[in-house]
Amino acid sequence: MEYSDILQNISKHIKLDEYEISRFTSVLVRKEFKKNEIILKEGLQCNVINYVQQGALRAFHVDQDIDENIVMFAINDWWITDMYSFVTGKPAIINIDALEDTIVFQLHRDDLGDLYNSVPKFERFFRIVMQNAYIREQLRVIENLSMKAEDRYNNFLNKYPQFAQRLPLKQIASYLGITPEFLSVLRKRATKKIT
Amino acid sequence: MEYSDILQNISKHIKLDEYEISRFTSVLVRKEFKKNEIILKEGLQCNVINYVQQGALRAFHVDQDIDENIVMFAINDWWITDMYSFVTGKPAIINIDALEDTIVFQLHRDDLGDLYNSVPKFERFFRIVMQNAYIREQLRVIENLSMKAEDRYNNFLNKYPQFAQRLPLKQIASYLGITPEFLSVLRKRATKKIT
DNA sequence: CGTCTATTTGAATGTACTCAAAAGCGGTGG
DNA sequence: CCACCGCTTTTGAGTACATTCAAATAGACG
Repeated sequence: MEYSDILQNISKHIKLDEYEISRFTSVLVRKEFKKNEIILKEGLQCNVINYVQQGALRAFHVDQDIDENIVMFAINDWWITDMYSFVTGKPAIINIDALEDTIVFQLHRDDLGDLYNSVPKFERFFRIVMQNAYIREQLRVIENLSMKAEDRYNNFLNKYPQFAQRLPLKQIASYLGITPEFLSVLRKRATKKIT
Repeated sequence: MEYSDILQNISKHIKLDEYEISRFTSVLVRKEFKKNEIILKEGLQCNVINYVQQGALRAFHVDQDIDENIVMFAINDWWITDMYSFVTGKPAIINIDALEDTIVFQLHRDDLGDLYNSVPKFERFFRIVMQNAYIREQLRVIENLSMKAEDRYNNFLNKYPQFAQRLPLKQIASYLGITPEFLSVLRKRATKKIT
């Protein structure tokens, strides 16, 4: 059954009985997006959390100079949303679109609110999800502050090999906060060092 | 009573009855630190979450070049810990020390675990704390990627005026990921623009 | 007052960006 | 199956942002 991945994801942190499972899956909304399709547009309200069943999404922010800065990638078995907008109800500050054809399960803000009350275990689950997200972002801040672009790139390759294989150089550069031209230079240097 | 600040902090998100309050306060450990005293040392296990009752703390990471990179500040009414170490039990990757004489209330990992089970509302409370921390760090990543040092500095002044007044330039530079020399230059430019 | 640290200033340098142009690659239609 | 189009990646020259190092000045604290 198609819910098995998301249920397994949840079972890493909490145990649900049959009733709780049905309650949870009943509020999930399955959606398909084609490559390049937009899931969330900056300025609109973000009312869902997305669980990626299959495919690849990216969240990015557009600055004044029209540069795109990638906030995060999300492939199979990742959760992604504009947490700021989702939590506050204010306009989204990031865009989310599909890097590949993608299937997601969406959890609506209101449904999640109900879920917290009817199945409090979900408070624990999302506490842990948030905890991990916080830790991840804090590490990224430290890396951005303390490492040069070349080291950040190598670190990225080690940390997310599954992304590195799958994503075009341009996207990785944007995630690292450097230009594609410069990443191309770094990559060339790296091959020289190996040979 | 000295617990009034921390209880008010908690009451922003959950309502506790008398029994739950006493249960909570009974596990708090009050500690005082002198200016420059070390609260957490990199490499050691971090077993507590700190609520700052009074004073100012800083969390920083030391890179290979012995540069200090400030991860966060925490003044009155802030929570601070090495969440990575606290959650995983692995050695801390950051240091925490006191920028001023400081009073904190510490919540031990085991006590928090018990609290989650005996008073599940705390799952909600810390879910929200983690959510906010995640959002904050994600915004910081975006800012670090998309803004020049000068804009990051102005942004910092707007966002945390209470820090800006209280903290030496050197510390702010470290938080922004630039050298104190360069921040000094930026500041000089700013005064010229105003006059 | 003296000592220690923080801040300022300036010159030389390094890291990463901009702009422009060429080369590579994938998909589409004839 | 090939030719063309659009997008990604590479390459290089010139430039901007930020660092390093060194030295002078200013502040804080005992």
